[in-house]
Amino acid sequence: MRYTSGMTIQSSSCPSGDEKVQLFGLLLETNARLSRSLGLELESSCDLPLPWFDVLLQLRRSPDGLLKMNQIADAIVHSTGGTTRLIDRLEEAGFVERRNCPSDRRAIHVAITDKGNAKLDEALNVHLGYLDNNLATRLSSDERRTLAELLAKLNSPL
Amino acid sequence: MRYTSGMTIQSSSCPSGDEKVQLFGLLLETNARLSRSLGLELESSCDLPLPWFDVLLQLRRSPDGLLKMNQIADAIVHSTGGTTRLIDRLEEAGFVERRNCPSDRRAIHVAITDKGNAKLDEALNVHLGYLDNNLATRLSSDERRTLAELLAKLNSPL
DNA sequence: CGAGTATAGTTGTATATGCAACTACTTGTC
DNA sequence: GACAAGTAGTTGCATATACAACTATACTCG
Repeated sequence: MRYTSGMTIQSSSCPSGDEKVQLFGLLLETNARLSRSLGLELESSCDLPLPWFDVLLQLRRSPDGLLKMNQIADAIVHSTGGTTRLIDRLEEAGFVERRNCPSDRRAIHVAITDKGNAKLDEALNVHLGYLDNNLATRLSSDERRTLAELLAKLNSPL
Repeated sequence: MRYTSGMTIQSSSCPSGDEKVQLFGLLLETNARLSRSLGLELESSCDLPLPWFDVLLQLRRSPDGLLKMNQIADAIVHSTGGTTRLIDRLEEAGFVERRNCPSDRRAIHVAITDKGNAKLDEALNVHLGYLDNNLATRLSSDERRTLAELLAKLNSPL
């Protein structure tokens, strides 16, 4: 009563067990779990969706708290269309505002507002607590540094 | 814009520059870029969405190529509702099939079909090529092992 | 300068996903 | 054995996002 193609796994010839495939899967899974749990925590504690937090964080890190739409889209790894809508919502909520770019009339500057900064502070507090509970408990400071180096390599262009 | 170790932060007292916050951001960003590029490649080469690939891979890795709905939901980190719909689509495409679970009439067994196995083989081929281009070029075998260990720790319960 | 190409952002549309409510079954307790 | 509580999966609904087509502006090269 089993008509799966009798292929059983764990054989070394089966590429689903390939070391790189496993590593990649682990990366996706780890990330998915962490994003989800952080997202839930931010949403329940601060009423702030994770992508909103991400945008606000990118803005704060940028010089002048200001980025162009396409820079945001790239930084948060969304499509430009998706970013337009996301910024619409953030603007509607009063956390950011669009401004014309004086040097390029096609471009839009997105700036974080005072309200956005306040919300971000609140969320960062929650985030720091989250990291203490979930990151610092699992990885030592040395391990975290190593992980950061490896991820930076992995994320680097070619 | 990428996170790099030398990135300037607005103020040293600003927690957006906290080492853990940066690491976490790097993890999310790296993952988002990789998922997106792998997803595009799988979709264009094999016409297989990344979540479908993920399900098929989980099934192949499981004993008997068979998992219950909630095991799939957990493995791929989706909600159970989302998983129901995802499996609907996979079943419709003929890559998996639902079977009754003999020991628990609430549960559903999801089994990979021959067609699903064939598609997975095809996709794994693409995936292996992808990993050669994107993983092996950036991280040595040692580094990959280290990364896998760190991610496993990070992903571990408690 | 003007035509052609490239770039920034928005919008229409389709779809995938999450959440909460629901049904059906199982397990534990008295 | 029956009732309460827990668990597996599905469904209605809302929403976030991607993709592709589109508009408007900037750049380039004859």
